Amino acid sequence: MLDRNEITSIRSFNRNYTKLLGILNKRVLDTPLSWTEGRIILEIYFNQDKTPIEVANHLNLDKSYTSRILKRFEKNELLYKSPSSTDLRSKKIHLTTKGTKLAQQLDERSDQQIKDLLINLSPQQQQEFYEAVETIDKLLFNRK
Amino acid sequence: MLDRNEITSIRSFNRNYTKLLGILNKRVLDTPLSWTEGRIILEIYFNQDKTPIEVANHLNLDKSYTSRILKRFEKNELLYKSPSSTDLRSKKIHLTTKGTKLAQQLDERSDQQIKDLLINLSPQQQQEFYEAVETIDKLLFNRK
DNA sequence: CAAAGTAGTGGACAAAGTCCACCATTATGA
DNA sequence: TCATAATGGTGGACTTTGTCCACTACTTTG
Repeated sequence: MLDRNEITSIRSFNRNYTKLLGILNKRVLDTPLSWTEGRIILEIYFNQDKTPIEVANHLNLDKSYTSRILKRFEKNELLYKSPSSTDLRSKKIHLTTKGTKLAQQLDERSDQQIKDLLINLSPQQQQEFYEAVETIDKLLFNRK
Repeated sequence: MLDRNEITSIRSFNRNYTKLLGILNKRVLDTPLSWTEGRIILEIYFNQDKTPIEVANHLNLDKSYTSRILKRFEKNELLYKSPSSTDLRSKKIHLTTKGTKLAQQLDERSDQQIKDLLINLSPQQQQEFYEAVETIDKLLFNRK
């Protein structure tokens, strides 16, 4: 078991990382999108043809909230909806060319953001960072 | 330099950890406090006699926002302010007994929260987690 | 086929935070 | 030393982000 000091260190790390993620996530990268809006665009980008409900569920968002954001995106011509062939209640979401471009931008800049974060570290340190991230990811979120 | 896949993994980790911290930080531990309110209470708890501005700066909060929260705390008798002896504009903040108790509760439960998070890991895994956290903390936030 | 459930939307509201203006006081520099 | 700028603290007005509820249209289930 971890002792009190170690727990304190973890809490300190969590505060630091909360702050960092807050900055990273905040106003996302010169785009006019908020963090959640960005997630939605990327979700659709990487997985065309999703329905609003699927998007909401996968990103853990309120369906009403999601609906409003999608509507805004539609108005801004980032996406359009087509009726589902099998369920008349449901719709499929597709990015427009404009939406796709924005998604790509967002994706690239998110990568760049990580690179910028690590820019002052040596290649060895970057590797060390990466491995530590993988360790935590595996331990807490049991990926692969 | 890290390659594209590694960057992608880091971004995935960041999303996961954002979500985790969101849950940890959200409704803080049976107390009636929000995350920010909790931070303010703990900030004062660990560092009595701070001024509102110092609290705001240290936690990166708007001073107006901070002022309002402090006022609420004062009304709820969690703290009181005394005039600074050297600067008539300024005030020092002190927790009341009630405020101190709440801070202690918060502190304990924050520790407990971390323990709960790691409860399913073996002692070795917990140690591994701790070391990974320390690694990242050192690399990104250069603590000692 | 009746009843229950689901996709999607909108209204009303709340929480959290930002931005601006202001007063009182303090610090600065010509 | 005095005008000017800067700072601590507060409040009003507003925005952003999100929650909760209710409702319609359709679909699924027993």
